[in-house]
Amino acid sequence: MKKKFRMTRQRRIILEELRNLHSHPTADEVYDIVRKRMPRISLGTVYRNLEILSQWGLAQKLDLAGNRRRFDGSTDDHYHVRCVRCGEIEDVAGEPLQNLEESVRSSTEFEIIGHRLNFLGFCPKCRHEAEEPLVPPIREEPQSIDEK
Amino acid sequence: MKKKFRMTRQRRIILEELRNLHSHPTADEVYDIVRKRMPRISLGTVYRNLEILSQWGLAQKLDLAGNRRRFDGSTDDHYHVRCVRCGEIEDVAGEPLQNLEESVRSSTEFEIIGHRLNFLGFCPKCRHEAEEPLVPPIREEPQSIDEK
DNA sequence: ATAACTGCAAACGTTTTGCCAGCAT
DNA sequence: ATGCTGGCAAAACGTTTGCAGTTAT
Repeated sequence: MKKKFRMTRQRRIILEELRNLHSHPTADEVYDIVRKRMPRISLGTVYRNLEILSQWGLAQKLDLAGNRRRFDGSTDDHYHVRCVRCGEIEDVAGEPLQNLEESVRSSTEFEIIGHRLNFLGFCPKCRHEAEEPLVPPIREEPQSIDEK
Repeated sequence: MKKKFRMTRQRRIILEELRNLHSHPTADEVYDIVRKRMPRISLGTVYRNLEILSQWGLAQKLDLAGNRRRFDGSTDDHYHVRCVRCGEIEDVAGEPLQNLEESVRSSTEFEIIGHRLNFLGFCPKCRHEAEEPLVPPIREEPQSIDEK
């Protein structure tokens, strides 16, 4: 039995604001923005709707290592860079890779439907203050490594 | 002023177990396993050390949309598939893409140091029971969409 | 009438933290 | 003696959920 979803006022406004924003907001950043237009909306509603909009394909839940979920209102294929030091996200220009899926289909049981590509790096703010690369201490018992 | 990190017993055992495991465990899966060898280790220690090992480049914090952090003990370049329905992760075979970074360097202020590629799809268990693709309802006010 | 939805607050599970004792330097 | 670390427990945080009232079909 199917659920009939509706495009409610809250849902539409969340989507509009998400699209106007050219960033990659967390649920509560969206909440803060939407609240300017709908002061009584609740954070729970924002979570529920971001989830549903993502299922509809109208928004994307991003694949990121941090522990706050981030969303993206643009649905066309594009990739991201993430700063490994401060976590900042930005879009990267460039054509999506074609036929990547093909090359994996033969080697997995999964039914492949797409891909996500993130570049890693240092953002302009962090590139200067970045700690020097750390050399792995392999195996031996007590040993030490520098860090800031 | 720099911090001197040491390779402690806990840290080494966490790393060993992470490497033996050919999966993508959460912190508390690692905790359960390590506890068999060190019953008094604490979950906090596991979190702290997985974080540090990732900074060292001895482990990876994965880029995933779910809300539990997952780690990977293998440091050689490889990609993952994630089931969009149940969240299961698996490695995919195949050569890492070369020169991807080059193509982005010209168009971003970030200093690019690498990339992460995840394929999306349905795992064998989910591929049959997957709901049909949802058609986006664009813009118009009240409208409805089917879902399970 | 029924089913989907919202606001609210409480509940939940994950991750982080403060503290103190122990150990390596 | 100093400073990194681990265990423990509490706290913090992000996200989800139950409920009662509302709205669309």
